[in-house]
Amino acid sequence: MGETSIERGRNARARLLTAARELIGELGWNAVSTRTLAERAGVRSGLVHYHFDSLQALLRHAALAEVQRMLDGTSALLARATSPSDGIERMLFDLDQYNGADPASLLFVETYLAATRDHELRQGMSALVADFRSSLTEALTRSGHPEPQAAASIVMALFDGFVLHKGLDQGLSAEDIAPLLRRVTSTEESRIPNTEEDGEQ
Amino acid sequence: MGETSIERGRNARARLLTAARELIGELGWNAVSTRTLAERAGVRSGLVHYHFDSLQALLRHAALAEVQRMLDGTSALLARATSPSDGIERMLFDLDQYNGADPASLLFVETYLAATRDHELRQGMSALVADFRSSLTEALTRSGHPEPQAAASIVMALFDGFVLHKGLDQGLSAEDIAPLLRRVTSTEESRIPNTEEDGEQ
DNA sequence: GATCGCCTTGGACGTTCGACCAAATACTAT
DNA sequence: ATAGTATTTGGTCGAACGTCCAAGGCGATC
Repeated sequence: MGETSIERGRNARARLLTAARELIGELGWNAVSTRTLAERAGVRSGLVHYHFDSLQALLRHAALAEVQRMLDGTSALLARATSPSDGIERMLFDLDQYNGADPASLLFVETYLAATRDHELRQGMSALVADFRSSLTEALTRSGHPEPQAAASIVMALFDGFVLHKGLDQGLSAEDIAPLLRRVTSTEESRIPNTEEDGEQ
Repeated sequence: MGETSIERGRNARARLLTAARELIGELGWNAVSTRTLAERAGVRSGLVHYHFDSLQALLRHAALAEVQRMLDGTSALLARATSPSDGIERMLFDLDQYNGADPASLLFVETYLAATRDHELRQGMSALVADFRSSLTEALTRSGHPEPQAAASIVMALFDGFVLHKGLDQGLSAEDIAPLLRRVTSTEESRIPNTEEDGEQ
């Protein structure tokens, strides 16, 4: 019942999204055009505005879907872990899959930046990041971490910053940040006494 | 001796660089055009290619100068510190000056990304980052840190990642990552025994 | 006051951009 | 076959883009 035609449409739409996912990382968010997008997807440029309201809407959709895919994958990794330290090792192994210069890594950072200038994208990203933070916080809570919320924020910032630096210095390896990560996520409280005021936030 | 004319030239050039510094953060690296640049600087667009070889060359120059200014400022901060923990507190205070959405923060990340696609910019950024890493490593060595090199890499990644996240969640404060930072940069070795293989890299 | 050199102007060039649309095509249901 | 619906095409539109350049301005030097 009208499926072959619709299926072709779905297929073209999917190819456009795949092309966007690749090109955002390769060229940068603002350098992706309707024409390069169509060429990569193997369709004519007019199709872009048939399947999507605008070029920005296409990029938003593709970027959010890919970020969700990556974060969900890492969440699943954590859920599958047999112990806290096992979860850390899995995340470190996962982190080394991104070399900081591949389309996936760059798409992540590009989306962060684009979100600061696109209200709708910002809301979508905030929601995804908040979800992941919850997963991570929950995992840390389960393992009895004294400050799961703070530790989750730190781990996420460290991971993203690490990917950023890796794009510049390919020599970096996840093993470089491993010692610290194991310390942060450990359940033992080995706090250093503060030298100044404390408690604000 | 022919200075008024030359001074005017220097002034126009400086205003172009200032405009570039602002606009890279406001609009994004790829969205800065010769015409918006000239308008912000209060000159005509033809001047861009008199003072610079190309638009990219202008952006490169402006970005590298600003990144150097920021990193040198932080290096000076460290050098002025009276003790290791004092240095950390100074860096934390400095970090809270950037809210993650201001032109300075965004220029930093934009330059990271642009460097992955521009060979000359990449070399310049690598040099600046390496210099700063040296300053930080030296400071950590002076304070007797057992692993100054690894700690420096971690602190830098954490700082940059923190700025990235702050652009999305304005609620974050430098105090959120302070406990960890104090731990990492402390001279005490409170290592957690590794659960898996160790020693590589 | 003529000459020189640097700085600046204003406009032109070819290209590419996002968006839009009428016509053509492909498939389904009657 | 026919009508109806969804997808695709190919092209146009005005605007903005980077780059370039001949001409003009303007203070310093002779």
